Amino acid sequence: MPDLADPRGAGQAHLFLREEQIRLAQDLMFFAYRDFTGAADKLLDELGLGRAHHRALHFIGRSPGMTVGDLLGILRITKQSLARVLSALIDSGHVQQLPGRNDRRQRLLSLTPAGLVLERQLFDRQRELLSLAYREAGAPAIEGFRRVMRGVMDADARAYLDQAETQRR
Amino acid sequence: MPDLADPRGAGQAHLFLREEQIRLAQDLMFFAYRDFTGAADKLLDELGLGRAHHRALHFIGRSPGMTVGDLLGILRITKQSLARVLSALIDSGHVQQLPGRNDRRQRLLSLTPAGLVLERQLFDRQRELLSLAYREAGAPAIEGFRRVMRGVMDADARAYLDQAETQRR
DNA sequence: CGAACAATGTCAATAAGGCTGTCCTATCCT
DNA sequence: AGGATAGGACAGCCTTATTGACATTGTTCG
Repeated sequence: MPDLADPRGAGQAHLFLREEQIRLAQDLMFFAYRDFTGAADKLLDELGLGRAHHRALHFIGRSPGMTVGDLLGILRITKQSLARVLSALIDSGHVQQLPGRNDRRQRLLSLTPAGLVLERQLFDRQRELLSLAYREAGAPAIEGFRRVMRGVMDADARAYLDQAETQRR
Repeated sequence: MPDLADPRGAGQAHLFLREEQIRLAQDLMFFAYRDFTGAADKLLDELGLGRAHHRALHFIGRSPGMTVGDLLGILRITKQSLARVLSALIDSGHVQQLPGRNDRRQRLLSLTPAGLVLERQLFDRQRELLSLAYREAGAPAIEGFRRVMRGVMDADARAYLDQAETQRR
């Protein structure tokens, strides 16, 4: 039923709903990302690290033995930006690099024991937040969340997720 | 049924599933946010603006007449950081400020006609991406997405969304 | 073998967008 | 009158990103 107080014509109602739904998604993306990343910030601050370090730790921990090039492709930052973050993590003893077995130009990245511990602490902060959200939302909602988020990312990212999942088996 | 090839004990299987699910969510957050915000970046670059400007445009357009303090509370950045972005948008003629009616200390923010046009162009880039994702995922998935994202954000953000929705009626 | 290409590292300079802290004005409220 | 509030302005700093040029080492292929 058209709302008479609505200044938009009835013919626009469907269009408006779609638009409002998408603007809501913009809001959701901003707030959820802000608070999700924020969950780990306090701990990072205490260690003098930033979000960039957390992202590197996360993806290295997720795919141990990945190359610098792999990580560049995931983070989509420049070599120089990554180099700064990576050398900080190597200096602090959280990440180690080993020469590649087949191709010795490569530096295969992995977390040290200290890196594993730190990554887990960071993970726990975000897990606490997300577990709560998952519990409130329920299993079907989680699957919907996953489907929409996958749809938003580009094909390369989806391919990475699929490949990483397969690899972990 | 426990997977015999799984090096983790059977007692860890459930815990591992939850953990893997949450690590997947970290991936999803990173890739979806990266590509969602990235959709507007090209246009922003051409205008010499950044993501911070887009965020301000978005929220001002969403709640015209909001105060500087309101916007600070949403973006959670400092007054000084916002001032830089805001004065750029005022100089470029995308945002205007009018003295508050009740409290003349306030500067009520709104988009100029040029600001409305720009915001819509930026919106359209993201809409294209999200519409596709929504269409692929389907209506129940969208509702699930919304529920999980709301659950991740803090109570203030949820309250803002509720209040903003009510206000728009 | 030698040339071309690839993976990575490094240097220098620059920009965006955050931060802190301090001080100021105008306005509101008691 | 005096304190609190909304906002603006200045100075300086940090992190994280950017570009471009160049070096090193290792691989591949004619």
